[in-house]
Amino acid sequence: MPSHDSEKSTRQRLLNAAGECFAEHGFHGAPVREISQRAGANVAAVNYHFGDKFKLYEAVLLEAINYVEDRFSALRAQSDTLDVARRLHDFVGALLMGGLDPDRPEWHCKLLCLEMADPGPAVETLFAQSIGGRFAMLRQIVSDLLNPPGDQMEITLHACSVLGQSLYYLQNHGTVSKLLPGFELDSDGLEMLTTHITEFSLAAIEQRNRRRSDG
Amino acid sequence: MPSHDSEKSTRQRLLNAAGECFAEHGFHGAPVREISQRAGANVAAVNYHFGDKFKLYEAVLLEAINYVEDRFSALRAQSDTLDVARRLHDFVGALLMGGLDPDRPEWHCKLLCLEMADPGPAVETLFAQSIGGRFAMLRQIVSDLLNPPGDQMEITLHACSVLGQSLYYLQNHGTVSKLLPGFELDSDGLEMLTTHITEFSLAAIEQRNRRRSDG
DNA sequence: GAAAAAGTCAAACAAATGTTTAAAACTATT
DNA sequence: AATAGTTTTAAACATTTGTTTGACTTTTTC
Repeated sequence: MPSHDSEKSTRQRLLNAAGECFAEHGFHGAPVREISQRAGANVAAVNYHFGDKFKLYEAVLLEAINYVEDRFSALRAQSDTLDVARRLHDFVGALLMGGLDPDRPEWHCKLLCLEMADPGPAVETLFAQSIGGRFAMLRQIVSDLLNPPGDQMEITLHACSVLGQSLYYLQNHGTVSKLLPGFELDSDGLEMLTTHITEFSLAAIEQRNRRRSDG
Repeated sequence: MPSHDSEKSTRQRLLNAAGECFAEHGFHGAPVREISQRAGANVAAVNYHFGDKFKLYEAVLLEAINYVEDRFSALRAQSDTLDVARRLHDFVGALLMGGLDPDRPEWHCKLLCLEMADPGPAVETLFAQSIGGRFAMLRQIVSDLLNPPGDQMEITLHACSVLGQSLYYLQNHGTVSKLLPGFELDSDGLEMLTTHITEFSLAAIEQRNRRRSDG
């Protein structure tokens, strides 16, 4: 059943439908005909509104990226008023929530994960900037947590450890749900995940700090 | 330039070429014609040797999976003689090495990662079994490490934390190398990664054990 | 309300796709 | 050397692909 959303503009309906299709079957596996049909539009609509299929893909990707960026810029604003541990917690929470926000179209996360696993030509300008900014933010938090200060490499490794734990649930969402039946990702389970990752990482860093200071 | 490998059988050359193509452009993005051409074979060769394109894809996936499985079964054998910390180290090492072994065709890892991010119909029987076995192995290690024993959920969460840190470098290999220029993954850098992830995780668990015992 | 611009539509286009066919070339067995 | 089985090949097959066209309708602008 096509999800007409008859109220929104054709352009917007195309973006939504394309997002779903691309997320499900990838760029090559999603025919323009199926996209336009699911959007309740004519086949020619894609070329009329976006030029060609690839430009549509770029537009879809851009929409998903911008959606995430808002959440993190809000986080960046209040970063000065909170203690470091809390900032880490919020960062991980934003990361997980950003992929599993129920208000958010499901295809956003899956599409970004696909593009992450196989960075296509669309990534270079858009993606790198967005990811790079967030990674710098995480590095700052980790750097503040390392009490006998760590060098660049140590900061990077610890940041990757936090990032890896968080991204795991997003990137392997499909595999995880098959591996751990009954592992629901509602807002409660999501909070539990966030606190686990935060506590796990804080514990690792505290232990490291102790060893570095009192041998 | 096609990589003829004129010595090997046509069937084997097709498997290799298909692996490369599927890893680069995905299942839908890799035309049968390009595969057979890169293998130095006729277009009909695919259908003759494998039935159809999808069966070829399954065969390619199976080859990549079996390659990994050998490494872990060797690991399973010596698991009783070593202390727990060492078992964790070896497990993480096998996981990372499994994706970055220079002797291994490059497409193995990328293809498995793609299938991980977007589990297609080919996964059900093959993939689940392989992944499931390894995850159980990791759960056993974690369970042995948690001193005041943890419940099922706690074991799972800790196992996911170890797995997430490791998988991160495999699944985001493309993004990481763009994000961290000069972050080489030769056998030295690989050993460094392994020890970092192991120490990070052990530290987190030790800290947790301490808090649980002398709260 | 007429002219112009923007949007939509069914139909058709050329190119690419996976697959099949039937003849040719090769390999092994007798 | 003749036969039977296997493999390779070029050509053709029917669909599906992304894109374009030109007529039609709707919306905007003056």
